[in-house]
Amino acid sequence: MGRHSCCYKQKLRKGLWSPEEDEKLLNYITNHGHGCWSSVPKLAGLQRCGKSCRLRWINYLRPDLKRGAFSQEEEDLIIELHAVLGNRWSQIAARLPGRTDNEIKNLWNSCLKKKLRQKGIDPITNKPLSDVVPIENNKNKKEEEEKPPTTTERFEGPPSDSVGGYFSFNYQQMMNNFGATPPNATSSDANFVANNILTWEQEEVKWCEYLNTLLLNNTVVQNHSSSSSHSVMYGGGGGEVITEPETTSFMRQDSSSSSWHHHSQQQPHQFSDMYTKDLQRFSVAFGQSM
DNA sequence: AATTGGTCCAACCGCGCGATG
DNA sequence: CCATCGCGCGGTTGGACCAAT
Repeated sequence: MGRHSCCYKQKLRKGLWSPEEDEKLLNYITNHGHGCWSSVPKLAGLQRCGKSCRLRWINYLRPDLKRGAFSQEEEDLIIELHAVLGNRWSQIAARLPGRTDNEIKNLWNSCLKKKLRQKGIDPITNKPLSDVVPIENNKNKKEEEEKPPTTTERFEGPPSDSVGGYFSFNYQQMMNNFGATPPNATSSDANFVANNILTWEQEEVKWCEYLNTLLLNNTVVQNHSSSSSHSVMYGGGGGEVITEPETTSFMRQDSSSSSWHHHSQQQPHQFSDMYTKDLQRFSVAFGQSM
């Protein structure tokens, strides 16, 4: 179950993609859309499995990809989103236009984890390292390190502690980044979460909708702001070079056959559902501790 | 110059889930 | 209801690159 039948076929190329392969795939999808991925390699004249083609397209060839180093703002946003979402890379990527889940995952594992540790923050729990029980002698250390935190774990700890509760700071930072304050927030201090959690429980549904709107707006703002400084160029190997403004590409809604459009349209709903679940657990966690 | 060790990233793998027959 | 297919996701790996020795 779940395994591609094409994976069993022989004579399929693996490993790094050549420029010629990229060009074939790019030309095919540009002209026809990907349709059914399993048929793409055959139709495009590639000795690859459909899965490999899909991955190459999503992670490298998509015209709306933003190439190059992550900005400080993007890194901050990833850290903040990871505090809320955990290792849901696709959900995080959905909030960062032009970035892939793979890219973000790699950045997190190679760079952001270290940065957080250097700042004295445990990247798993988002709490200060001093608060994390030493696990040197714990035989389950590896498990502990690698186990993604549950939402309640991420949210646990005294929310009113502006020093010890990284999340409370983090959340405030996130809301600042979103350019808005929550419905009932009257102050901007780090006690916001503790002061408002009961209200949140009462207005959970509305709050989820509100958050979703915020996030959507944030995405649009990011798209808009990035459009002035970025355009995506692809082609290569002497082939034609196509430039397309990112915003145009990302926001375009008229292509039913393009996966990234389809994906971007699906995300808000998924994100809302997921957020609803997280917030429910969030409320329960604080409800029990208060 | 050769070797070693660490880092980073592209790509692969395995699994879960929804759609379909 | 069940089996199969196709897609998407997160975890893992292999190898290129670079700095230190």
